Amino acid sequence: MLTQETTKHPTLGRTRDPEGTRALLVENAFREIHAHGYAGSSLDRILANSGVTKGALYHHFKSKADLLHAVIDDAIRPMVMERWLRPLEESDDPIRALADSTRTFMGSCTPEELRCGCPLNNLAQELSGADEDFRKHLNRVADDWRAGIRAAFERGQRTGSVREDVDPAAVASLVFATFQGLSGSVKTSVDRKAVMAGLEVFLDLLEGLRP
Amino acid sequence: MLTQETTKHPTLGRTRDPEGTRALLVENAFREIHAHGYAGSSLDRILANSGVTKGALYHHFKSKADLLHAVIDDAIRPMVMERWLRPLEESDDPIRALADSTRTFMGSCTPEELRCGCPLNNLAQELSGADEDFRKHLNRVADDWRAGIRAAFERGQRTGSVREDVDPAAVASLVFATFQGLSGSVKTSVDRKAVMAGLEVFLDLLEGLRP
DNA sequence: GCGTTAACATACCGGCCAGTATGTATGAAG
DNA sequence: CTTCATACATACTGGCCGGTATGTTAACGC
Repeated sequence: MLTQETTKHPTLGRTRDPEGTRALLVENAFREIHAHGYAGSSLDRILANSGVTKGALYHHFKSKADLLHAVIDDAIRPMVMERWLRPLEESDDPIRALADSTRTFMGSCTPEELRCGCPLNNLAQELSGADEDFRKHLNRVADDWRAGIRAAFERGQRTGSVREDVDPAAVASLVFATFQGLSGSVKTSVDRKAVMAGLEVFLDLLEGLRP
Repeated sequence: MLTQETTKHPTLGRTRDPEGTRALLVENAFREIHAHGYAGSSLDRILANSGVTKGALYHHFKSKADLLHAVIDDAIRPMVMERWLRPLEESDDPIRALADSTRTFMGSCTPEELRCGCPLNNLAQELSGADEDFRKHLNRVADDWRAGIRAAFERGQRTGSVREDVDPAAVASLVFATFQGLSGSVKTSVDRKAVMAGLEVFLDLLEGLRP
């Protein structure tokens, strides 16, 4: 079973803090959903871990689906932007930036995180086939992710670190998909070494996109 | 909502056909789980679509989990072997074989299938973090898949279609992950063209592995 | 102080779910 | 013709689930 980490409300029940309560619920919902998936997640567990009750939840969110939408906007999207897009924006060499950020990420994050996989990918895979609203919302985040990679490669072309004849959009699509796939392999396979070797091959192949 | 295809028992209630009943349940369970995920699947719906009752189900399977294990063995594994490994085994040029089978696959399968994604990947992503037995079972299939790709590249090295200095295991890990990721993108993105472009870039990059 | 509203807490509901207990019919063995 | 295990069907259960109806309390305007 999973280690049930909990983020209790710092000022439990004393003062009123609607924004804090809402953020607390989103954070615990993110963890619950990340660990169990959307269908497998339980509002009761989220509430128990948060130390608030259903009244609070349904005061801030109108449904479980609404809560998930908030998780996507307030937890998943910022995480994607911070962890994956900012390093790309700060560099003029997208190939190198991708290599750096993936290697540091693979090395830095906990086995627990690795086992749970990419939150965006998990939800996209679980819900895209079943619910069109979720699919659209999650795909918006994925699109922004891809757009960030694409922009980085376009800048790379301008600064001379990427060949002129490559299609940045297509490369972005591939890079995104490959990273999702590799993160999924890590989750499934336990054999991190083999996946890392696959990643290195990919990074090597990307080197072929230089002038 | 999904189109609820049903496979009724041909000899409904007349003659006894334990193997047929079992196969029927596995087939409908596969469809249900493929469409809704494991947590989101319902035994009652599977039974309704199969035209049998709970007595039959729990005669052949001891639990929902047991049914999923049967689905993995009797539906998912054969599909992987038939669709993805056999074309590789029949060719001496793995790069060309991969290009051919992916292109024909992307072109041949229905929008419905595309939207539901890869059954193996779906389950692996959903369950690997939650249930160790499922993770192991699904990873066994994935390992065989990877092993098939690896064997094809080793044969390619022997027959001269692949460079000697590439690591077949690492390439297999990458190819598998990338295909899973691309199939996941198709599922999420609706924009098939963009994903296909990403696939073409990948196949182009693989050409770089030739002597 | 006094109403009013936002921010919760408590208690409860119907529904679906996996699972079970029990009944029944089939078909082969003897 | 009887025996008996297999192969189901029927009916039911307890539990968890998302959701709701209602109560309560804190802060704030006046």
